[in-house]
Amino acid sequence: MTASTLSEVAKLAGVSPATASRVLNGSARTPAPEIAERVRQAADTLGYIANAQAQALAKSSTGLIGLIVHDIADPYFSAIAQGVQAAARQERRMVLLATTNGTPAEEKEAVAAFAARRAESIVIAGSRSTRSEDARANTELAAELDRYCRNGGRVGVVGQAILGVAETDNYRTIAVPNEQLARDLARDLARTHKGPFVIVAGPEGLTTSDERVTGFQRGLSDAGQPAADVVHVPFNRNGGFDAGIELAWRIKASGQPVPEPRLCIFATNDVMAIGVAAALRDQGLRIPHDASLAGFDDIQWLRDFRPALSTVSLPLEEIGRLATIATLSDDGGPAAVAGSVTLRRSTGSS
Amino acid sequence: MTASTLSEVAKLAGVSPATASRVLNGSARTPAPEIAERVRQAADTLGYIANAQAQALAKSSTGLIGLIVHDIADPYFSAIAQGVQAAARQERRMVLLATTNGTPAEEKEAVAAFAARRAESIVIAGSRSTRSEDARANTELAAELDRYCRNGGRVGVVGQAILGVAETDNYRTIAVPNEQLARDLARDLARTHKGPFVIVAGPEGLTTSDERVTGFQRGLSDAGQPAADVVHVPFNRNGGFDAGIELAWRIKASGQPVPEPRLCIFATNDVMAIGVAAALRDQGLRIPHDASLAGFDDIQWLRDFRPALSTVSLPLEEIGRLATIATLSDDGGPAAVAGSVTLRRSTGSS
DNA sequence: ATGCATTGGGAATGCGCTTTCCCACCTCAT
DNA sequence: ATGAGGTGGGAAAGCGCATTCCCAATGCAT
Repeated sequence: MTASTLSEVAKLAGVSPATASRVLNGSARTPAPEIAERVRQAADTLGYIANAQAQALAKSSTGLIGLIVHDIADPYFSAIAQGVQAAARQERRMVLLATTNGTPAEEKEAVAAFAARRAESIVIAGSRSTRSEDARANTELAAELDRYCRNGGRVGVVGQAILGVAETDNYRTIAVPNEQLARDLARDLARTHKGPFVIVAGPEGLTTSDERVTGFQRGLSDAGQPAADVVHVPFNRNGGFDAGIELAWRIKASGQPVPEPRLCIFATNDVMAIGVAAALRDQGLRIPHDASLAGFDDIQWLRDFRPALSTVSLPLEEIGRLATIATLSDDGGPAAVAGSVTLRRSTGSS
Repeated sequence: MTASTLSEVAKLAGVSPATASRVLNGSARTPAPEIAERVRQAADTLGYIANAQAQALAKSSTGLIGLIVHDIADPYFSAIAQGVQAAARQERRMVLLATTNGTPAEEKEAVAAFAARRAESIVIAGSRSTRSEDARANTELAAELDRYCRNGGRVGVVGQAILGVAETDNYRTIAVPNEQLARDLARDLARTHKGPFVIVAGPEGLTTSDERVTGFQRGLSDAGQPAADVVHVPFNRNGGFDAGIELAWRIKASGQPVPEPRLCIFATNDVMAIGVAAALRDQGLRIPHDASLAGFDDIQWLRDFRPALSTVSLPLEEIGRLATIATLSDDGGPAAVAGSVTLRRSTGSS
């Protein structure tokens, strides 16, 4: 990387570096038009591009935003990333990306890396974990974030707060009413489903999934229904698929030819729901004929899936945008986001 | 951002900054164990995190990789991003993300921004455009890239080369045999489909789509079939949907109740194909009963879609990885990637 | 014509770090 | 005991830029 420097430009233009800096990178003081033009010419012929590193060092402000997600290929995260990116562009920042597979240990590493790069703010998306094997890493993550915040960094986290981080102005969380929405969903479903409910959830200790489970159970209870069975599998499509295979078995064993009342399956996110659907289909079961199915998130790419998936709509891109803006502005904008139950054909609606 | 500095650590440890630097950030010279330990202690109590900006300035190497995509929320791009991210992590680099909506003008901006940040390499994904209104921006993009390369930056581009950039060692392109694969697909389809073919393509001038169209036509010709009609729509789900509505009309007008031979639709990417499928379904048509449908890319999230989509599989993540590695290593690793025709139920196969 | 305020360019300093160069000290062979 | 060679820490010079401070030149009022 041997690009030309400011002083080369200055020399060519016959001015001091100070003057060149003033004309090329907006300053309060504006040199004379004629000089400015000469500098610009020089910069142009040399193909000068300011060294952002050096500028950052001098001004101590980098224009960098760090984004941490579990998996950028997951549509849930890529939708959020889209929002972050949009907000960043609007605020003339660049985004630094890190993926962590959801492990707090890697999240901590990412925070440290962002801190080293002096990112002005960090947006963290993806469920927290309360599993005991993650406890230690979680503590370290919290410590790292805490240090980052104390040094003036700002962080916005999507969903749940990270335990152990001092709640300062530098630390915002965009609340996602997982529990409430799952509760709403359960109540809506209970209106038309008397049958047994079962929840296909992520690993125990994955906060997002846990919240949705809790909310759903509460909703069932509100409706006077008994609690649902919960099966825990990996929080992805294949986890859903595996659970689906087992559920298909249960369904087939429970009644012939169509068990009544039909099983109603709630998967704690859409991609798991898709996995469940694929498994049921593989086993010759039809949705919603043989079982009802609902998901959570309302992933855009799944809208053309059939039967159309009942789910809870979340403004994913907006969430990314809000989290980003929250870390950039001082006013406490909306720190929460709204979602809505969206019933479709997979639960026999519409 | 008021983090503690190296010299603060040094002072606390009672050594010179040089020594502190040597122990904290790997150097050829290793200070005495006892001193090293003292420095490490000091760093720890101060919560020292090296300023990567300053390091970059001093060493002139940033450890940054720039990634340019059209739209990070598009599964095609997020799969590639996944690969880039994986390779970057493996090579201990961070990735800087930019989305451009596919416009060369924004791509140019992104390249300039990356150049300013002194990214060591840039990976560009997403179809080129040969549309006349993009000509000017393309030239500017090429100039920007050229300058970047001359300054020692390395770039890897997925798919087609960007015209006007000098082909140096710093500039690699990962070839995707779009044309050949589309040709293979056409030939395979022609084996079972005698019916009229129609291609739902992206805007004219979008190289990726154009290549796939050309290849498909060539394949039809190989099989002794007349050329397919081509309809141009936006290169996304909604473009496909719109085309699908029109095609449904055509199909219904052409015969009752089931037109024979059935129309065979080739959409130049999977998400368009999904749009087509949704439209046909909306219009009461069934796939493959009333028409066959094939896409391109084999997007992971669409595998559970039914009818299963015939398509051309591309190792998207691998492509991202290769493009990244190519910009990092000097040996000319594989500069091309293989794909394969994958026939599924949407064309009546299996 | 003189003094003062104002304008605008340049010199110099520092951002936080790496690295070269220097030097004091020590070891060992003679 | 003396000099060569080696070891390891520190001083200092940048890396490329922003910015403060200084100063010459200019404008204006008196």
